[in-house]
Amino acid sequence: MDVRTLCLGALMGGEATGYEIRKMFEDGTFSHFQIASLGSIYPALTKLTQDGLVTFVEHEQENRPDKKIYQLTSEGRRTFLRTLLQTRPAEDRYRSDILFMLTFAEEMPIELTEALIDEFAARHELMSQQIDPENTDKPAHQKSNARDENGELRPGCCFVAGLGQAMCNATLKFIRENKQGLLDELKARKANKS
Amino acid sequence: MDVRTLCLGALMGGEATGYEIRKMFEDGTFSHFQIASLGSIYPALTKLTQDGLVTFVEHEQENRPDKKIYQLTSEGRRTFLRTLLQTRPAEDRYRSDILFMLTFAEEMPIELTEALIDEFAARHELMSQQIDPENTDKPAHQKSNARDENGELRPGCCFVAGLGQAMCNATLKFIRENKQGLLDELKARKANKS
DNA sequence: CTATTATATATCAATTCGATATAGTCAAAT
DNA sequence: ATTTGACTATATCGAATTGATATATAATAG
Repeated sequence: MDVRTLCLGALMGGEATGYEIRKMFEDGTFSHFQIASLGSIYPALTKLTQDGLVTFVEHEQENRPDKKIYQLTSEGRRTFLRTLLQTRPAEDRYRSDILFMLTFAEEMPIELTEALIDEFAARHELMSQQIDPENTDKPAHQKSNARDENGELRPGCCFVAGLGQAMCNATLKFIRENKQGLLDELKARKANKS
Repeated sequence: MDVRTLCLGALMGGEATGYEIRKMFEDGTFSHFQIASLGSIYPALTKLTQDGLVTFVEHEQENRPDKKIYQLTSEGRRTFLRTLLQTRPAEDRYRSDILFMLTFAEEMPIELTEALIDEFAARHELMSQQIDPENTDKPAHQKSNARDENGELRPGCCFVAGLGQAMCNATLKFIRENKQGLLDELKARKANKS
C-alpha cells in the first residue's frame, strides 16, 4: 500500500491536515501497524489533489503558517473503497534494530544487553498505552479515526487495537519471564570462557 | 540500521552468498524482525568489498552462474562490533496492510473481513514455524546463524526467537477468541442499518 | 509438456525515508 | 533573563530502499 492510499484511509475519518495525518501514523490510530513520513505525505496529498481525490481549504492563521485542511471527495472515497476490495495486502513486515542487535548478545557487554531489553520493554509499554482507543490521557485535540459519527468505537478499530495490545502484553510477559534467564546464561558463558 | 550493517551481521555467522543472506532475512534467522531485498544487498556487498570489510571468493559452477562467497575480514568484524556498541537502535516499526484494511471492516463485505483475518492467522502460523531455531523441517542446506561453532544455540538468538514465537502465539490466541465476536457485531450493524 | 520453484547475480525506475529549512508559539530549565 | 527544546505547520531534496525485471539453468510438480 502506497502512501497515497494510506492518506485516503486516514481521511476516511474526516478532514485533517498533513501534519495531523502524520500524527495518526506516529501516535494515533494507525501508529502500531503503519508508518508514513511527512516527506511522503505532502507529495501524496498534492498528487491526490491533482487527481481530484481530495480537496483542501486553506485556513489563514494569525502568526502561524497557513493550514491546509484536506478532505476526501466522493471520488476519493469511492477510490479508497474500491482499493480495499481489490488490493491483495502485502506481507506484514516487522523491523526491529533492537532484536537484531540482541541476536548478537554474546558479543556485547552484559549491561548493554540488559539496557536493550529494558528499552524494548519500555517502548512496548508506551505503545500499549498509545494503542488503547479508550485511553483518555491522550490530548483531546488529537484526531481519532477510531470513532464513527455517533462517537461509537468502530468494531474494526477495536479489533485491531485489541490485537496490538495482546501483542504488546505478550512481549512484556515474555521479557518478565525470560530476561533474567538470558542474562544469567550470558554471565555463565563469559565465566566459562575466561 | 542500513543494509550494509545488516549484511555484516549476517556474515558474523560465517561465509555466505548474497542470495543466502537474503534468505536469512526472508526465511531464516532474521526473518521476523528485519528485512532486506536483493536490490539492496548486492550493492551493499559491493560497497563493503570496496571498503575492505568483506572479501569474496568466486566459485565457478557447472551449468550455473558463478557464486561469490562472501566472508568478513577482521576489519569488518571489528567494524560490526563497534557499530553494535555505538548505535542507538531506531524505533521498531511494524507494517501491516491487513491490519490497516481491517480498520475499515465496516466498509467491506463480511466475507472479506473474515478472509483477511484468516490470512493474517495463516501467515502467523507459518511464521511461528519459521522462527523456531530447533525446527528440523527446514531444508538442511539453509544457513543458520542461530548456532555457534559447537553447534549450540546462541542465547541471544534463542531469546529473540522465543519472543517472536510468543508474539505469534498471542496473535493467534487473540484471533481465536475475538474473530467471531467481530463478525457478529459487523453483521448486527449491517442488519441495523438496512 | 509446461509451469512453477529454486539457485544465483545484477540493474534500475519509482518510492519512501530522514534530514533540513522556514517560521512562529509556548513552557521550562539554566 | 534568556536560551533551549518541544509543538504546530508546510515544503523540499538527496540518499537509501523497494520491487520489478533480465539473464541463465536445473529440478520438480501438475
